[in-house]
Amino acid sequence: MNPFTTITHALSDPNRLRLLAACLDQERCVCQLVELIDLSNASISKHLAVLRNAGLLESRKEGRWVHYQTPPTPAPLIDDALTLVRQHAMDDEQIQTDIVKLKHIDQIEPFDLARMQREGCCVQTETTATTTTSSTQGATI
Amino acid sequence: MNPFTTITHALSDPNRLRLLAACLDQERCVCQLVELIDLSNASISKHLAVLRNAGLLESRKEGRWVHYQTPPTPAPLIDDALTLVRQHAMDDEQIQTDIVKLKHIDQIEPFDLARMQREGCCVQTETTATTTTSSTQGATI
DNA sequence: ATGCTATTTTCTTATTTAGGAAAATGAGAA
DNA sequence: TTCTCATTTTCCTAAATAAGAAAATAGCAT
Repeated sequence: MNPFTTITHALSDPNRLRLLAACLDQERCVCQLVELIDLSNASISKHLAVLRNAGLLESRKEGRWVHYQTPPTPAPLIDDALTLVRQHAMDDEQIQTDIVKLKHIDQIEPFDLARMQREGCCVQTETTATTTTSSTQGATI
Repeated sequence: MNPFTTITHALSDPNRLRLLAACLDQERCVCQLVELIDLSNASISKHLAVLRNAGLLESRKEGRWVHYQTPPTPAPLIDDALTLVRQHAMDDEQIQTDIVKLKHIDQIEPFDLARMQREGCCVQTETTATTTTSSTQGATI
């Protein structure tokens, strides 16, 4: 496949588009994306790999965590594809819901988020989540 | 699927991209596209249907022939997707080869082209193809 | 080193998709 | 009407893909 169809193919899956939208100009840890989308971490990881191989995302390792983000200085084709996403994919209902949910997820440190996922505990949306780096209360999104 | 992923999915197949590129701002009869791409007419037809359902192509029936073309006044999303194609898909090697081949196919009337395809005859590229509406000489592309 | 854990890879299954052959459709020609 | 034929649809098969479970990897902590 040529670069163009590699990119359009990467953009052609709704869940991949949600992942890309979540990482537009903003670093996201895998555990945040697992929290956002109801798929196994294996599936999330594979979707992220497709986006990375297409050049739409870059990854950065920080300790045990891996962060994904759109490239800061993308090649022309990538840049224009991302512009298309910004201008025409963001008004999707599911993605708008994701944006709201991400604001809540942002309140939680990756450390706490990972522990919650491990312990099968949900995340509280509300004021109680005061983002102390190791807050022990559960939370719900 | 939402409009965005419907469009990117339509663009994610190399053969579909070739068909779309061939119909960019120019009407093409199905028999011309069958001549261009080495697929069965059934497959060509199905790919064209995907592109049409995505809004990337419109079709017009003229007698027994059906002509496909990009919409003259596309919606914003379609317009921007087509711009992406024009700017980043046309330099593909296969599509460049197609453009050259299309210049030869353009020399032949759909009537003659269909007869050649029916009779399993090839099309001559050269000066002999003087485009008399019912020239009887074969031609090779 | 040993254990723990976030992420990726492998393996397998279910679904989707591309493709051709052949039947069906629709429109001009006789 | 009846025939012809360009295109589409249906039916079927083979390949590609998405998904989860479980094993493998990689990196911090002890």
